[in-house]
Amino acid sequence: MYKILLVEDDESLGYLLSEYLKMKQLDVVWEKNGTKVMAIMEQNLFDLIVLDVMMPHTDGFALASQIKDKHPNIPFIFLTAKSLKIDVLKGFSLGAIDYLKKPIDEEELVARIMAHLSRLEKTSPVPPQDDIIPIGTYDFDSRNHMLLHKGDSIRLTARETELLKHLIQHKNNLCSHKDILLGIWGNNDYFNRKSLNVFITHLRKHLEKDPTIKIENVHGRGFILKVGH
Amino acid sequence: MYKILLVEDDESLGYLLSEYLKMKQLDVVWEKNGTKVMAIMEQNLFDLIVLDVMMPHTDGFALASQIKDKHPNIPFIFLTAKSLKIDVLKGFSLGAIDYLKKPIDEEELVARIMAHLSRLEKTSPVPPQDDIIPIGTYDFDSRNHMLLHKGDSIRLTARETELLKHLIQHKNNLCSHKDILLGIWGNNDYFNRKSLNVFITHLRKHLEKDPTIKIENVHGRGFILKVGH
DNA sequence: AGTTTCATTAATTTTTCATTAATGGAATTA
DNA sequence: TAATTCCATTAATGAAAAATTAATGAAACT
Repeated sequence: MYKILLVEDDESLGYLLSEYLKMKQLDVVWEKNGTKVMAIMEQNLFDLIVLDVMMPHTDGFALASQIKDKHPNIPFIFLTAKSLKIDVLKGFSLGAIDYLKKPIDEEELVARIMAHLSRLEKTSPVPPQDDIIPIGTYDFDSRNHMLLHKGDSIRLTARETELLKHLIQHKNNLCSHKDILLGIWGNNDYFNRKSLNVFITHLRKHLEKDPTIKIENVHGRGFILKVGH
Repeated sequence: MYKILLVEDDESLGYLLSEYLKMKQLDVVWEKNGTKVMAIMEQNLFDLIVLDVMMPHTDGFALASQIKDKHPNIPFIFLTAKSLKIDVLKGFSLGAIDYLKKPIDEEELVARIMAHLSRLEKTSPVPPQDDIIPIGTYDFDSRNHMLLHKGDSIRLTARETELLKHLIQHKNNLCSHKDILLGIWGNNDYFNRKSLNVFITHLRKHLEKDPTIKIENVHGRGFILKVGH
């Protein structure tokens, strides 16, 4: 299920579009106020952003370049009444993947969004061939949600597996709360952060048989999986 | 260098577009006859196809689905005078990644093509940036909040890390109280200045194993991190 | 329906760390 | 050299963050 951020101040168009997109099984967050976008993006991981260029108090182009700075890999589409050629070109030069002129045809917008999303699946970083990864005296089999240790095997739950995978992928490097939560939970709020702590405890318990493996906390930042070489 | 197939029967538009695309360093093959397309594709590997829907003797939609059958991974863009909504939707349902209505603006088409092509490139995973800075016999790993010294590692707190980073960035140069406090604490008052002193002490303690590293005070001004060559 | 599994939420204890306080030493100036 | 301001250090404080254990409830099985 894809998650879309729709930034549109116009009540009726915004409502129409978000309903259309929801009909297509998309998870839509509709934000009317451009100034809140950066904050929302700290809390959520989106697959695509649809951005109205002309909004009160907000320059859509400026907002787009802010987004691009902080989240360079999230594609965005401009929506605008500005059909001046120079603006279209500006939109693309900012990195837009599409640019639609008002009046917007909802069905066409949805078709375009679906086209872009289906391309994501093809080009997205190849599903990493999950072999069995050795870690200390353990072997981690992420495909089968298992942790093997000297003959006996420990079953991991889905969350435990994802979290351990994330930590292993960044072995010996700090994984920020934010990245972990956005990557695994999809959003970053107070409760999920509590949940993360619980799973860290679980993983520590699972990994305690090899004392050279440690999941260390970096106060206020996140966690590091350290493995003695 | 990307290779583009342009299928367009109209002489003047075809010429214009192919010249524009060549100007962008693209390798363009311009074919006027839709019936020859499949044969050409046997001989060449294209990154993108631009396809006019309305051509004599050829139904662009039918051609597109033939292409898609044989080469499912090559993206294509429709060019057409048919601006009927039903046709636009048909275009996308056939798997088009874009659909432009005539009259075509060459620059916009080029911008859209470039946008699509640049998305192709974005497949590289994570740029593992190493920002470990050597300082004397230490190595400072600011990302992980660590100071490494001959095998063992010292964990730094958030403030310690920021302060050391600031000092290192201005190695051998005076860092004024004011700049440090404004840069790290955000404001420069009596109490934060006291705090700064405490952290300077912490850093001195952490760095004491290399006597060539000194954090010197400049009375009434600030601090200098001095590192023996 | 009954059971199991598991993510989430809650409640509690423990730890971490920036700040503040207190004290004595150093540099500067009169 | 006396007075004053500035710095260095150690320790105390308190708030926020993290760890742990337990409780809850929904979904997937039997």
